[in-house]
Amino acid sequence: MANIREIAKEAGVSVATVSRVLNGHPYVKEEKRNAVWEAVEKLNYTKNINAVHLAKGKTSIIGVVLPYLNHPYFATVLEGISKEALRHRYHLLVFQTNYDVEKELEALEMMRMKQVDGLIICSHVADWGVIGEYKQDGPIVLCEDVRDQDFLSVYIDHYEAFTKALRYLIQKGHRHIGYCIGRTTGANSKARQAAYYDTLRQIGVEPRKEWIFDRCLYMEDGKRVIHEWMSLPEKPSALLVSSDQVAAGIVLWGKKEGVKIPADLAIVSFDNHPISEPLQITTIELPLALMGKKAFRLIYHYIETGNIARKTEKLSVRFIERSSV
Amino acid sequence: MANIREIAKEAGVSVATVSRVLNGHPYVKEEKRNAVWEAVEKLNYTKNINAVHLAKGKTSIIGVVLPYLNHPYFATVLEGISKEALRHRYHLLVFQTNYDVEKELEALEMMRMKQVDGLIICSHVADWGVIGEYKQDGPIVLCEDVRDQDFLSVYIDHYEAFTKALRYLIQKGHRHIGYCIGRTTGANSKARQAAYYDTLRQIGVEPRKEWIFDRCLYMEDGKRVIHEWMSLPEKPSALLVSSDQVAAGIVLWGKKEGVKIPADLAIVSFDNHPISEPLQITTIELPLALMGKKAFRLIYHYIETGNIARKTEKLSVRFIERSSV
DNA sequence: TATTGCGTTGAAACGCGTTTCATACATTAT
DNA sequence: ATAATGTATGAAACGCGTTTCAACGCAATA
Repeated sequence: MANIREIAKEAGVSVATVSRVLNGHPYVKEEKRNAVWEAVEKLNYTKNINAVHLAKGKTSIIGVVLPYLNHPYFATVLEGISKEALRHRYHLLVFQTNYDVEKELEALEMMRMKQVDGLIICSHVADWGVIGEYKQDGPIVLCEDVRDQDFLSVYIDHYEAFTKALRYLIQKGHRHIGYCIGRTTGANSKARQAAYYDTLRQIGVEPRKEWIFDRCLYMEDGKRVIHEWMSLPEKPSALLVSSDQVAAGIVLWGKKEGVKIPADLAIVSFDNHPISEPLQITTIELPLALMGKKAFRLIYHYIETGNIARKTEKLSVRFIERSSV
Repeated sequence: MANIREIAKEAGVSVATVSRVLNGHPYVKEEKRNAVWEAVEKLNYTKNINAVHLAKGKTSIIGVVLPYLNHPYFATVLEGISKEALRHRYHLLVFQTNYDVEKELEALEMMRMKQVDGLIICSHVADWGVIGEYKQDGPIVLCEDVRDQDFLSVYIDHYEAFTKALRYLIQKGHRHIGYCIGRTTGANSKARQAAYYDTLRQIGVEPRKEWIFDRCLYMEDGKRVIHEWMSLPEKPSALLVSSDQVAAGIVLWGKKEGVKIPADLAIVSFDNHPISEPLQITTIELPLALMGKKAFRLIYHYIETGNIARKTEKLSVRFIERSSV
């Protein structure tokens, strides 16, 4: 495969001139410009982008760290990042971690090795301290509420959203409220947990551990939840559900078991995924694609200008009242 | 940032020795090995992976070309690819195309520029001829039935699957059968179309254009379809639906409109996505994650060994009978 | 003793595009 | 006419890890 020096020889110019032509720089005579393009054509030349990356010290690739790819939450965030990256001619390297710290560290190492110019972390398990050590190697944007930490972030205030949903349920007369969560660790989950404990305590209700359903990610988990719920000696009358997928599972499988929504069990969930509409699930819309888009913009702005326009951005949610409460 | 020459100086050895140590090659005295690691530690050295890519002429990155990231079909294929890539310490660069030829070409160009070692194309719009020109630049694996073309591929025989589903409907007494499709172009879609026309002709039924619903990808499209279906003067009694998402939309929105499944409208769809189970949708399970996994293996085997073990692989589907027919 | 061979090492070439710096000529301003 | 700008172009350095090749030492075989 031809390289830039062969092109220079063929076109009778220097490699510097070839580089100028290839990159559209000014100060090249029309004839030389043509000669270069002809040589490129004739020798069927293409740049070796790895040489470009090495020479420039950057790759125009952003790494995206997320646990799962086939989960609507992360797929939507990723889509948001991707669309914006496309607009700016950036590429995306995906690091699917399955919440394995090793994989997260690998992504961070990749930034250190200059494989990627920056990292968007959608969700993680590694300690802040560990992640923080890599800030010197490139920009890191978190899609989580990290206000107390020194990181760039775009986030949804899950404490607020969860509190809002809880108050709504309380106002509707519910006192026995449980919730479903994807995992117990993680900033978002902890914020939700805190909102749950704080709000229930405020109304003088003691939170119950058996009303908290962990590892709720997919629709199938909703099936598990409703069955567990049915077997409870004392049942909560309302459930706050981590995602519409899980809520749909609860509603659909509940229906098969004769559970009446909202009479037997009221549901408020999150996302406003298309499935929530026909099922009439009251949900809190999360701007996931927007979060991805903004995360990219944050990192892009930093890379291109070298300074930080805004450090964190809080996105607002939208309450969509339907008839599952 | 320190480079390998500085490490060599610090450790009092040559760069070749440093490289040997870093890559775990044999024939280095224990003491030199230690000296190198100490220097690495002391200078906080990390490889510049772009230099590695340039020197080696490969990146251990596979490009994945797909139209959408937040669609269960592609997200699942991608997850399958990703899991297998992870096992082999390969990385994935995603090219979301939105079915834009330009973006597909960009992915192909990226392989030519050695950004990626190979390409897995999950779905595409570019001509075979155009894609074929890039075969010299690296392995390309298609996740479509391309038996008549000279490409590596892992595919689901949609003609067979569609025919199977049609025969099932016919055997159940249906004569007026329509279908939903993601798009009209593309190998998979054409195979389905051919199966539709062939099978209906075999039983002497004239296919009707107004019973073919195009652009069916997401759940919302199911809403559109059921409304269009209701407004038809002559309605098909059965619908073959491109995906469980769309089928779920049809079933759920149909229910709101009082459409009885299967009395008014029978449904057979594809994927066996978790949602099809509680909705009791008869579906044909597509091994999407497996397809991704096998696609990666094909490309991986070619890259590592330089020869082709098998050119194409057909994956079998599983018919799951429920009560939507 | 001579020869073969394996372990160990380093110099140098290689992969390849970008960018800086110096140089040379053509203009425009003074 | 002279200084000051601007246009045009190439040599060489730079980014940095990998790999080949020659060479040296020492042990084992002939």
